Amino acid sequence: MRLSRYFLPVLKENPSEAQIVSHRLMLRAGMIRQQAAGIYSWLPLGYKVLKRIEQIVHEEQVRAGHIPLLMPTLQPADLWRESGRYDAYGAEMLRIKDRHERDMLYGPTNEEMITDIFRSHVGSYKDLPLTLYHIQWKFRDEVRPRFGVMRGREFLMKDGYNFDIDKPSALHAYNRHMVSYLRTYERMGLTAIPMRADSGPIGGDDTHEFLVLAQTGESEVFYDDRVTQLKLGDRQVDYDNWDEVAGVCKEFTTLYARTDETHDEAKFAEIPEEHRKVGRGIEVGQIFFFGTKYSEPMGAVVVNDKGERVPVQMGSHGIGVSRLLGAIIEASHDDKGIIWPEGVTPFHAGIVNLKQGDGAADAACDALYKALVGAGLDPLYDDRNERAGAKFATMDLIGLPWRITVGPRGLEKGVVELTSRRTGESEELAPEAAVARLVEIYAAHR
RNA sequence: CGGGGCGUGGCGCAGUCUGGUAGCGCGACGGUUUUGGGUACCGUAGGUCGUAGGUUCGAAUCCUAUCGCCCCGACCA
Repeated sequence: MRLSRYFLPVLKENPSEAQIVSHRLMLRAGMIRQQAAGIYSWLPLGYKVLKRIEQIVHEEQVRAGHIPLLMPTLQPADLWRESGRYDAYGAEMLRIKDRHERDMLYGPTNEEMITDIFRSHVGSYKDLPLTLYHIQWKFRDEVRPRFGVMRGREFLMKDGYNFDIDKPSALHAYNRHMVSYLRTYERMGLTAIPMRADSGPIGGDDTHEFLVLAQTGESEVFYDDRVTQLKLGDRQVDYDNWDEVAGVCKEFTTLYARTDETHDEAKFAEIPEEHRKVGRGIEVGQIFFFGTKYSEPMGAVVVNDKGERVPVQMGSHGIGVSRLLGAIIEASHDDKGIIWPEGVTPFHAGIVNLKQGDGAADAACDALYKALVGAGLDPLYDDRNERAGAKFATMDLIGLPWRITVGPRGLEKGVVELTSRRTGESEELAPEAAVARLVEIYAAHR
């Protein structure tokens, strides 16, 4: 994309409504525009990152054997009356009447609807196990939305639901989700720690939240800091191997890590002092096992291999897709702007032409741009007729992890400059070599 | 929902106390200049001062109502 043809309304000054860094930077980088409290338009740059994050979530869900579908945002109230949550949910649920005076609601989550789909089409243990998920907009009418997309009223969420014939199988589904979530967050450049959590209004016996450590987190967290060193890395986990999956979960959940809701001071005190940490975290996902909480009242029954009718065992699993943008920025920025991890960056690299209108510089940038596109990368070429400083400031603000600087001075020596946004380190190299380096870097993030 | 604050060009703000018909910086646009970290200068456009009602010769300014947004708390992905 050429910046002169793009829509990137960056702001030089901080909008007064934004208090925390991710909100400020998203507004300044022209990623979002607030339309009402907790409701945002996603401008091109923000939309691009949102889509990249969504894509990673999809890929990792499919890899774990989960099946995508799409349920509507508006739901009939009757389904929620069946589960008893229509009255239980409270004012956070946005209730609407259609023209026939029927009670509708903008879904805050989809347990009832997925259970309805399941019960009308699945009746036998032979169809299990089954995990269905979707990525859809939700609405929770928060009393006080804040922190930009981190605590919006409308938000994009991946929610998945597993259906299993018995508890051991359902617990494997729980574990499988945990591993797939760990992979998902790692690909986004995040360290998200699974922490035992309270079940909240969704209900259930077993639940973990995934928290990204950040000063601005909404939850206080207590942990052994060795958990932050745990990585899945290149490990290929066989999602059908119950023991292997359970083993990974054990590895990631054995060290103490809890939110204030489940904090146990005695156990915390057993951690060696140099590893005992208290901090704050942003919740970016949660997994629940809840057994027959919905299947029983809603009659989601399957016949098992003995011919008995039993309520199906369920769990639900969520990733806050839109809030992840905020969480990533909170975890990855400096005083100049955002620093996107390679896995989610809106553009792979920025090209800065230091002297727009200079024949050699223009030609070199054009060639570089074509070469990057030809190599399957997605560059942003700042071809505006601006001073170098303005171009650098824009690039730093929007946080592309790599920048190629092209100017007459370097071109005389046959080199361009490749700069890491994260470290600020630059190296001079031939344009073809810069392309090759970027190809290599991004090959590691596929 | 309790407490606090704010609504004035795209963004940040002054003007409100002490009514006299709207201003500054940034940005945008046009030009000159400049060109390796938000260049300098000149010029132009853009605002029924959140909305409605009231007081007044006259309201951004005073009064009433209302809407919206932000912050702290309680709540939450």
